[in-house]
Amino acid sequence: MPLATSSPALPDTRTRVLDLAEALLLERGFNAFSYQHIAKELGVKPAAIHYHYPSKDDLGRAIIQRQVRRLRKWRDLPRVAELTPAAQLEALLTVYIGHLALDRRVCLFGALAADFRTLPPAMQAELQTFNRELTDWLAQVLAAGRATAALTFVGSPAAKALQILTTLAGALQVARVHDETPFRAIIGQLRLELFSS
Amino acid sequence: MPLATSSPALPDTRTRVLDLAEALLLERGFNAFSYQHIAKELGVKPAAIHYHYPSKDDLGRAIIQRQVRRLRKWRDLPRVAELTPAAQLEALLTVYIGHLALDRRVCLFGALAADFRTLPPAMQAELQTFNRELTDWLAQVLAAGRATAALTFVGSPAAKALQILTTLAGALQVARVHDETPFRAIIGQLRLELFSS
DNA sequence: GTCTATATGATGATAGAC
DNA sequence: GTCTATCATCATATAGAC
Repeated sequence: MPLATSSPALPDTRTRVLDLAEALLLERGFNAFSYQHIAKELGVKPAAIHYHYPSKDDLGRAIIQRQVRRLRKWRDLPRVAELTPAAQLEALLTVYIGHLALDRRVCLFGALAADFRTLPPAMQAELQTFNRELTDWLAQVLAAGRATAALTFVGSPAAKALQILTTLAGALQVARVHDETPFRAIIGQLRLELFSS
Repeated sequence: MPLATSSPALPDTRTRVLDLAEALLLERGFNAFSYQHIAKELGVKPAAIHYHYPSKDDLGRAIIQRQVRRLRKWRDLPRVAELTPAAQLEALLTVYIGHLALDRRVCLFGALAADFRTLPPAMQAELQTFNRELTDWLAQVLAAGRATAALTFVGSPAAKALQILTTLAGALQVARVHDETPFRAIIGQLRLELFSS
């Protein structure tokens, strides 16, 4: 029984389609990737993709829904949920730094926000949910961090959470337009302000 | 001589095309607006637009180039250049608040950054120029403002300028996805931090 | 259950009419 | 100098083959 053919098994086609679509979405935006891009990569005809995801609306929604599930899972992971607030914030920064390392991928929110009005309504609603949950989580982290004097900021935790997430999404966009330098400067600035002891 | 037909004259067709294209770009993104959208609005056939701007590349470049000219003109206007640094920063915020008021338009950078890799190379270069000039200007304003203790921040003026502009671009995107509330919270947060006396 | 042949429409662009 | 008729290409999507 050859080991190479056993687990971890290749993801099934449905998952491979979703993975490719997500990568293309973050690379080109929702309106600039097509079923043809996915099909070519998989060695099938574009119409084959419609079997797995009947419309582009379905495909886009699936991408965002999976990201919402990932967020909830990540947030509730013992190795994240049991960290101190300061370490949780650092873990969040690490996620964005990971995007940078992955060919300077923008985050899902940053990829969809500008084209928001061209998105199918169902996708719009999913994206709002995703961003709201992420912001609420960070606001709670910030409140807890300030209570123990581990994090420093003025204003409300909710406003600060919005500002930080907006900055992070924007920082990945700037990295795309220029290079990693401005991204690293912005991350450094955030650390300097929030972790100032 | 009827007053209504005299000045201010309607912009010529070339300018009207550019204005419409810019509005569509900020509304839908570069890949989701077409010559047909512009043509329908002007009551001509799509191909007519190609007379004024042979390719979409030309049209996109013209939009960014005009914005670069606007930035330089605005920056050097006596009523802006002669302000105190704190007032110059407030003037910048006013520009972004103006975008919000105009049907929550994102800024040019925010509209193009995510789709950057799908843009014609000439447009990419123009966008880099625009963002660099804006960032350099703000960095200099911040440095001057801190020198007179009118503005407060830690870190380098260059990093702070990047962070602020990134936040502003992102704030308009968040406003698009949700509503004006998060945008106003972020602007309030920026004011609270920078103008803290 | 999975994929292909095909339809229909939108896109950016050219060549040429007025 | 300005715009229209037309084109080749690519888009998403349906119907049906295996």
